[in-house]
Amino acid sequence: MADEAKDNHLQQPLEHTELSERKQSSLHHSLLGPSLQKAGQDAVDQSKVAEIIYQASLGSKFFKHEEKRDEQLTKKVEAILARKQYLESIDLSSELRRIDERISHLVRERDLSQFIVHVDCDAFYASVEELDRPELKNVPMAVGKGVLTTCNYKAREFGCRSGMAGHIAQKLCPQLISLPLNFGKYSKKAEEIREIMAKYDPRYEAASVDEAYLNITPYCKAHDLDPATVVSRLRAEILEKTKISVSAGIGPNATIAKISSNKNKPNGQFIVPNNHEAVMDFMADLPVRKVNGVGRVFERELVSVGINTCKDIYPMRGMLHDLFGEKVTNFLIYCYLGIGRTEIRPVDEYERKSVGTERTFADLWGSNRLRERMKLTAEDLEKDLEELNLSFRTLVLKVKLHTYGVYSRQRALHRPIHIAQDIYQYALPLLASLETEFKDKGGLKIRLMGLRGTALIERNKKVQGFFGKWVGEAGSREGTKRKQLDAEGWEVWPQEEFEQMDDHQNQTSKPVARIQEDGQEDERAKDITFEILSQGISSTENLHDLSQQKGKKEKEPGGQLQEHEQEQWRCPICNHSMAPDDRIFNEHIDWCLSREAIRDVVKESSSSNIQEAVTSPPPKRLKMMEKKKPTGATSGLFPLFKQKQR
DNA sequence: GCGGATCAC
DNA sequence: TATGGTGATCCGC
Repeated sequence: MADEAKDNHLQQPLEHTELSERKQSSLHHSLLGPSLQKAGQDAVDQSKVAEIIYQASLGSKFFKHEEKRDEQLTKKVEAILARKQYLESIDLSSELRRIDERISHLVRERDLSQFIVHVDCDAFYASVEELDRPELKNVPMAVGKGVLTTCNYKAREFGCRSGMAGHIAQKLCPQLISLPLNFGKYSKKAEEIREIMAKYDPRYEAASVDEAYLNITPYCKAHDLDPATVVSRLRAEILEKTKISVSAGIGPNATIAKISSNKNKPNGQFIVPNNHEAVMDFMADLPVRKVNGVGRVFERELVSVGINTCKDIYPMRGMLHDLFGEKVTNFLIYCYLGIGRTEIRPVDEYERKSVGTERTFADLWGSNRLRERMKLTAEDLEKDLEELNLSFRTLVLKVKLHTYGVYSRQRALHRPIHIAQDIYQYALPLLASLETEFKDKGGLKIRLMGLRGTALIERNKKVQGFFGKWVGEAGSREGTKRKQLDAEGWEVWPQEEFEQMDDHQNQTSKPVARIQEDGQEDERAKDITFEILSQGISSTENLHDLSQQKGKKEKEPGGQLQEHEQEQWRCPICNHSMAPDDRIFNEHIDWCLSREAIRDVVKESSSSNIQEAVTSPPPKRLKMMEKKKPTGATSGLFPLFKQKQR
């Protein structure tokens, strides 16, 4: 949650001591997690908390992974420092002129005419729970099992924070009461709050369940009130009507409003006046970590080159471009000047870019179980796509190994999909490729699997035919029912290839899709298809085993495959057998997927609009707002905390 | 376009 | 016993 978002620096400054001590110190810092130092933490001895977390984490796989990441980051930081040392020895005056010109331009052009407000509910989930059970107000309480989603201020006194592992929190605070999440309850409460905010700015921007941006400039003018008074009334009205206390920040742009809303939390507000000097003063002593977009990693890089607060950016301006690149330099200059976006707009004017689902579970391995899990994941994704009425054209499979390393494999499809069976089917080769890669690294043993669709397409979108006639619904559920098979469409495939494929299907008695005589494939047939694909597990199992043998073979000179000609790989899509060769196999998969793709397009279209169906332009999109923040400025882009209760 | 990494919440 | 889920963006290739 936003009100507890950022790290604290350890209270002890980093001494220049042994390397190992430095390393340990940065790891302590890293293990503190992504949220600290917000309200409620003042009385906490952070170094003591860090030590407890460190001790409790020691030896765990999670810890080992953090250690590895920390070492990587240390190397990166060393490279940056070396580069900095070099840059200090050369003439930067030309870059300085360039950037100073840019700075004065930005100052000239800056917009200080708007009053932007960031409203942030205090410990929102915990507060909502306390409304139902007031007795919890006086005891340390957290929401969320496994990992704390948020906790009340009593719990924060013990060092508990959002994002913290549940068992660590229990160690810090044995009497901690933790409640399960109840998203329905929080959304309902959030809606009450939004109704009130809408009165102050009907175009408010919900940044998450518990956060929103408002532009109260028109309201102030209309009622002849100053912004601080307006926000006081807004907060009072929210508290009175919803019994939820909120904090707010007011400033000339979203970035400053956001940072300000944390200044007097909980139940307070802070205003930065709309003039250049006030903004510069406000930013000057602000730790860079407080700025949206600067996370743990970037903070460490910045601190390593001597940038702790935003004013430290200025003396470094001449080498920022060389050290961090164009985007980051622009971002840092914005930080230094306190520039941010002033345009606030409703969330539904933003375009969704992806939809996905993922789940953590007990360590899982074995082709069979992995595929079972993937089928469930595909079904989850189908449900989400159904609610959103979307299809997608790029599929991403993500896994987290039991050792916490994350890997993903994606593929652009030749047609939009949204049905679980299709998702599963197209995900199979992605999974197979990961299994192959990890075969000689101890196998694919994972603790998380996820599927995500990108390149989204709205379903139920009419596709226009040659003569402006509406001819059907592209990608809709109805459309995928494959009502009609157009004979013309099949011509794109050389006849012999189909005969060949049919041969294999006959051999194995496992046709991937049973097309009936009249060209129809009903729902029952699709279910059969899905079952067959699940059975495909066994065929991919073969692939699994064979790839291991192939791995050995590749080391042999002249790696011909004749000795093991009896061993074949099977396509997880059509069950076609082929020589155990990477290139052949991959080419076949490509072919197989595109064959599916075009066949489906053909079937979904009437004969008159095959061309359009294949080359149909993407549906109209809402224009994306020009982003003022160059890095990671996703705040507000995708607000409605769409976590699902399962 | 793909894969890894970072970030917000 | 044992550290989340959803979504976005950027970089390097």
